[in-house]
This record gives sequence, structure tokens and C-alpha cells, in this order.
Amino acid sequence: MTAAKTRARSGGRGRPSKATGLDLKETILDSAEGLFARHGFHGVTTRQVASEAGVDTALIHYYFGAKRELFDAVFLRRAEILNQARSVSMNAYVETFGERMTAEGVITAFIDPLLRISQEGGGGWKSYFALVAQVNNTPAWGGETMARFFDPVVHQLVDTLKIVRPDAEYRDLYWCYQFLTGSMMLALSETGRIDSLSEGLCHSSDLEAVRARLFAYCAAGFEAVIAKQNKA
Amino acid sequence: MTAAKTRARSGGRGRPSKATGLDLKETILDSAEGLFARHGFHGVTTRQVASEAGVDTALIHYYFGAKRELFDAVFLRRAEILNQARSVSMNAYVETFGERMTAEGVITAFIDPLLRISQEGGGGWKSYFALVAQVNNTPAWGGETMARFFDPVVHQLVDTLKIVRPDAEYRDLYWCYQFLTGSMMLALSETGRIDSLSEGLCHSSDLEAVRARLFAYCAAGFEAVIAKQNKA
DNA sequence: CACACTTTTCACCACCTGGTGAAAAAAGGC
DNA sequence: GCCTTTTTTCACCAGGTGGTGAAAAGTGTG
Repeated sequence: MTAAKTRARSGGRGRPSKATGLDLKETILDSAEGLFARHGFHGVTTRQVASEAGVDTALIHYYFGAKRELFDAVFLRRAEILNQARSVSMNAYVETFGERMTAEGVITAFIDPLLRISQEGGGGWKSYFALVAQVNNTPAWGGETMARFFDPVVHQLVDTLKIVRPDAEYRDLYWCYQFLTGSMMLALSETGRIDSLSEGLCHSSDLEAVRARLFAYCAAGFEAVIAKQNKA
Repeated sequence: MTAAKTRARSGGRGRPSKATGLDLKETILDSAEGLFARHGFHGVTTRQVASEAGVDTALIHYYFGAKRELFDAVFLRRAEILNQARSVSMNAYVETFGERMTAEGVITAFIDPLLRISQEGGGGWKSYFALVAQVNNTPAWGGETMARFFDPVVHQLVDTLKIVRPDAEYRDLYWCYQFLTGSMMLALSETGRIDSLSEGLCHSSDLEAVRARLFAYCAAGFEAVIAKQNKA
């Protein structure tokens, strides 16, 4: 179902059925998001985006400027929501549990908002996570892009973990974060690889199964690394 | 340093200095590998590959056919070496330790060959791992590509882990593999993100630091997931 | 040398790329 | 209604894309 069709059907409540202005801007972002997520930045043309959005090519440049700026707009739109959700979640956890915090609790507070949003937030989020996972694994410019949008909330995670385990070295906290984010992003991007690998036993869309395992996995890995490095 | 220059310098031992035939084929693969790793399949043009290899564009099509076939040739070249190294490593571990196998041992036997190869095998391998990490996170065709090249050795890992923990469900083994491979590929692709994130405390090129932490991390995570799921 | 065969170069094609400038259409204020 | 401003369309460009066919250069064999 193309966005153009969605847009055509969206009227019928007395208001004019044709999207305009800011609505159209969002429609373009939606189409761009899905395409970028599936094929990467270079695998998508502005004409494809325009076609799926039911819009003239020139309109994309009118609203967003160059192709890369469109990409950044896609990336930014949900990053802000994400960062706020994660920050709120971690703050709530800290305030609720205080001295009784655990590493698994902190890690859950960091990851779970993403799982919840992906489950409840509609299809756009799935595309978005696949997009972030791709950027996260892009050596050329992925590092800077990720840093620009996501560094603060990651530092919040690391600092909170440091409170839970004051004996841990920051070095180890950062390495554990990297391992964690690798697992998390791959799970969130739902590539379908585990479906065929497990011959139907697992489904990458089954985020409930992820929730039942990922938090425990990352927390135990974290504790083990801290223990081992402190012993050495 | 472009491959063209390397090639020009490579002579001087009595033999004709100009690479030819199969040598040239490898030169093209090297250039393609580096470029694909940095910019992805769609971010690279056959002309860029030809230019960096010091070769005419038409020669690429002469040797490899279409661009996608060139990509597959790049992917396949090292996949075979990788699969064999990992299979040998795991078989050796099984034969050496027999009944005394541990999950951490199996996981180490699965991952360590990649770290060693990346450290000792020269720059091409770093590019290759970055390439695999990118494919692994590509929803559009990454799943099939990964399956085509890497499924057997993954099944070997899962089956061996099943021997170590006969009580574990296959479902959980596959999920743990997914978490593991997410962490591992991100570490191997050396995106440089951890360098800036940790403000110089960690370096993604420091595979010794990865070795000191990743095995313990994945093994502990694995044990925790099995324990938790069996209890539930 | 001539010969067949492989490897490399050259010129080229049809099509697509991101992007632009001006005209046209809508929308809003009076 | 008119006039200004914003939004949308249209026609177009200069350059790049993957890919091809034929000619040329090189290589080995007799």
C-alpha cells in the first residue's frame, strides 16, 4: 500500500481529502523512512520517494533541500521521541528504586522503551529501527550520525550503571554498551534472518520473545565482564 | 594507497611488473571489497572500483559480469576461508575437551578465529567484516545472503551448544545466537563509534580488549537465558 | 613467422541521477 | 473582488549509471 493511496483514502470527514502543507511533509518522511530502511541511503532515489509519496520530485527539494538533508530529517524525527522516552524511563527507574537498583533493571529501563514503542507505535517504527541499525553498522558516516543523535542518552545509561556498580571501570562499561547495542539493534531491525535460520522456531517479529531473553542476557553479560575485569 | 599504485610497485624481481590474469582479478576484488565495506553496495559505482584497481570499467564486467555478481564474488571469497577456520576451531575444541566442554569454550571457539584472522590477516579482513556486518543488518536482502553463506557453521555452533546444555531449548539457542552475532559483528566492523563515545577510553580497533570481554559476556548471557527460560 | 586464443582498451548507448528555475495553482488577508 | 505569499507542477539540465560490442594488444604454440 503506497502512501499515495493512503493519502487519497484519508479524507471523508467533511474536511478536504487532499493532504497539504505539513501533512504532505510527513507523508514524504514516511515514504522516505520505509525506503531508506529497506535499501539504505544510496539504494533509494528521490524519485522513488516522490513516487511512493504521490508527490512531485521537486517538492521534496522544496521542503527538505538535498537528499542527505531529507535523510537527516527522517533520522531526527523519531530520534527525539526515542531519546525522551528512554530518558524518562531511566529517570523513573532511578527514582523508584534508588539504592535497590540492579544492573538488569537499568538495562531494562534503557531497552524496554524501544521494544514497547516498536510493538505499539505502528509500522513506521519498525522501519526506523532497521534504519538506525543500518546506520550503526555503517563505517563511513554511521559513527558520527549515531553520536550526533544518541550520545546523551547512552552516557546517561553508562553513568547510571556506574552508580549501580561503582567498582566497574568506565572502559568496561563502554564495551558492554557496545555489545548490548549490537544485540539490541539487530533484534529491533527484524531482519528475518532468525526465522529461516531456526526453520520457523523463532520469529524476528516476536518482540515478546526478545523481551523475555535480551534483558537477562545483557545483564548477565555485563556482570560477568565486570567481575572478570576486576579480578584481572 | 590505491591498489593501482600497489600494483605498479609490485614488480621488480625479474618478473614482468604488470599484474595480469588472475592477479588482476584479485586486485579488482580487493578494491571492490574496501569500497563496498565503506559505502555499501549501492554507494559504490563500478567506475570507482575500476579506478581504484587501476583498470578499465569493461574489465570488471569481463571477469565478473554484473555489479551484483562482483559483490557476491567479494562476499564469497573470504566466506569460505572463514567457515573452514571456524569449523576447524570448533571441531578441535570438541575433540580436545569432550565431556569437559563449557559454553564459554564453545563460544570462544566460534568467535575467536574471526578475531585472530582480523588481527593477523591484513587490512582486507577488516573491510570484509565491516561488509558482513552491513549485510547482516540489511533487511532487503541481507537475510538470504547471510543464510546462503553462513548457515552451516551457525548450525554447528547451535548443535554443539545443545550438547553442552542438553536441557536448553533450541528456541533459546537461536535467540542467544542472534544476540551474540549482533555484538560480534558490531565489534568486528570497527565503526569507530566507541572511540568517540568513550572519549578515547576505548578503541574499536583494539580487538584484544574485545577478546578479554566478549567471550565472557556472551557465555554469561547464554547461561542466564537458559536458566531463566528453564525456570519459567 | 602465422595462428588461435585470451586479456585489455576504447567508444559508445540508453537510461537514470540529484537538482533547478520559472510558471501555474491554491490559500490567505483585506 | 484583488493582491501577496505559499505550495505544487512542469520542463529541463549537466553529469553519472551499468553495461556492451568491436577493435586492439598481448600470449603461447607450432
